[in-house]
Amino acid sequence: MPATIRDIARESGVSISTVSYVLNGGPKPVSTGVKERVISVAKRLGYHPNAVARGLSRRRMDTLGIIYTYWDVNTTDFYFLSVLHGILGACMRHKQASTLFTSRHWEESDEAVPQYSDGRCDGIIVIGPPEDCNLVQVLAERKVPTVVINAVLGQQNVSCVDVDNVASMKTITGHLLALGHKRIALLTGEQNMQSCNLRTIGFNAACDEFRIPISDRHIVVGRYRSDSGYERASRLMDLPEEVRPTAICCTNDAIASGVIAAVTDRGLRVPGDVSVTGFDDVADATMCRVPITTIRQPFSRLGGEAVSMLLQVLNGNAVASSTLLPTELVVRSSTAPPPQ
Amino acid sequence: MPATIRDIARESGVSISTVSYVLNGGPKPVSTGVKERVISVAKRLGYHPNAVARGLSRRRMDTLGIIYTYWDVNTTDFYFLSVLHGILGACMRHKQASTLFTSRHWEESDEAVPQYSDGRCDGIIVIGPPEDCNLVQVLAERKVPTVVINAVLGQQNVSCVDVDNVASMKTITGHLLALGHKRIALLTGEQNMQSCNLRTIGFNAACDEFRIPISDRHIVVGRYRSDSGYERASRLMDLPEEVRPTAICCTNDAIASGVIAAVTDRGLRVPGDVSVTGFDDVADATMCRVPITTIRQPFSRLGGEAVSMLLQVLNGNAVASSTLLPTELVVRSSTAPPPQ
DNA sequence: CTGAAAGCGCTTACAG
DNA sequence: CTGAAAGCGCTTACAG
Repeated sequence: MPATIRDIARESGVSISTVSYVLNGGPKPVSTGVKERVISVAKRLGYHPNAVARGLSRRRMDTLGIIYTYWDVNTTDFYFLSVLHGILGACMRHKQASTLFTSRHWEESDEAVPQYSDGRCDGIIVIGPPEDCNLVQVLAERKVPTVVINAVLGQQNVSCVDVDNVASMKTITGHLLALGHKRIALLTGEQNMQSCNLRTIGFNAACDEFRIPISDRHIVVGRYRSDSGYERASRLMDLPEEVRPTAICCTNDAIASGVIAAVTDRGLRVPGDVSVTGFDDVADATMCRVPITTIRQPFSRLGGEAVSMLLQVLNGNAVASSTLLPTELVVRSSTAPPPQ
Repeated sequence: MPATIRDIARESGVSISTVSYVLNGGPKPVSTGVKERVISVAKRLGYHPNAVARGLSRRRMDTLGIIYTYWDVNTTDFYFLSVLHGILGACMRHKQASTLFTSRHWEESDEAVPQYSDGRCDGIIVIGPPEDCNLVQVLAERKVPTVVINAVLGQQNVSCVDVDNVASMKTITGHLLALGHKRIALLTGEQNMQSCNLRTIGFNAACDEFRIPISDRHIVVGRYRSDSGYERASRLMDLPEEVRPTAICCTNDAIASGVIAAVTDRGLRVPGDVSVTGFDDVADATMCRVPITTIRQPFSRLGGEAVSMLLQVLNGNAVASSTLLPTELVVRSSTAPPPQ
């Protein structure tokens, strides 16, 4: 049994109120003598406050809930994990604990909403919800302080943090176009992800600017996974050479790595025959078969912003708001001018 | 303000005790009529129990703490993340929430011990503590139910789960030896990690069995990181060809990926000139420049075992114990017979 | 079968 | 400056 505030009170001959005042530095002042006595007893007893009791009393656990959903148990999703890493760093700096809620699907996370607002967390960070899930809406209805990473929702009272997907995709597509590519494919992720749609808009905007006609753009919707990239790229590589794209723009690095595998497995070279770009910059550059030209997401800042926005709301210092963070184009070895 | 048990009691004209009995299905029986009334009122009020209040009363939060330490903010450590993923899956299955404690260094996590036992978690899972850290010892002294992943410590009352490092390393080294390699290097990780030492033992055991003399083994201690692998491999490649190793055995995949980069950057081929092996099987096979022959860690099972061992202890159904899980050799494209 | 009461360990108005 | 008391929302012996 760990020592309680009551033990300290008894041992030092004061009331538990006074012990509490000393330990919390308030709300009432305490004379130096008493203060010292209490502190020394607390130290002797190896006292440490019970966070649950304190939380019940204060209605504040200094804990942030993270809702993270993975599609497939066997796939480690590096985007989520990188964001998670950023959030944890920020929690550390802000002295917040974090509770992780995982479920296999977003529908499952939906049912678990009561859990998210059962008092153990003060607020919630949702990573990458799809547009057609109503988790965020339900959280908002329950008035659970919430911030969403990887989507900007119009939801009242919900904060959002994301990178500027349109501008980022325009930049990296522009990089390919500036290299001289004319036939260019876009492999997207799931269409119910806002990022997928925004990135497609950015891609098209860049093509329009470079006056690439629609028919020279192959847009293939799929999933944010390497196997999906592999499969789609294989089909593109089967096209006659004169219509085959010379560049493949992917909406994340996983897709891009699948594409690179598919292209090289057919005996074609990246970037000699086909240029490939990614998005996220999740994996070690050295880990890739061909180091990928990609868009670097500011994972620490994403986490940092999410945490501090949430704390602002929790402390009543701000209302919900949305922020778009800038990204950085990272040029590596998977892009080059088109053949000849 | 969410509804409380008191609101339900008032609305349904019974005492809060009765409400509690109904909601928990005990410990006392309740008549069907009352039961139905209470349940319908609870539903109408959108009631969900406050986990903090319940936790304080029950002294059980159904929450497992995970202590995870990363060395470098800018490096996402895939081993930790994979284990984490396994643990989270297991928590989900066992209806446990999880709280993540991160700190930059193990010394930091040491100071935070009071936090780990402040009531918010029922038990602790420590991922990959080095041998020279006393976190686990302190946890044991405080009688915090603890299970360690990635080390088998002799600590009383602490459970441990790990793979059989010696056997695994013997297997993968044996794979290289069976291919005919005679000059073979071992690049290890940090020497204060138990896994490093055990894997070295396994490596040596395999070499002894194949009668490879000590002088034909280059053992180079370093870090579990790709840059450390890159640097050490570069030096090995500078050796005169007749003493240069034809195979490099790495104690994790990150090191191996650095080695592959170093070897190919010098114009040598993997596995044509040098075979390379890893350990862990963390990254997508397709993500690597050369898909790595490695040892697959059973990440889900590691997490699953850790969680269920901890719950057994928490429920008083078992005492602390240790388990070694089997691994699997995964042969990919980074290994082949030595040149000529 | 139902309820009044004590208790989990803390915080914090309210008195003195 | 110090303390008695109520309260946070729940559980659970203890009576009836």
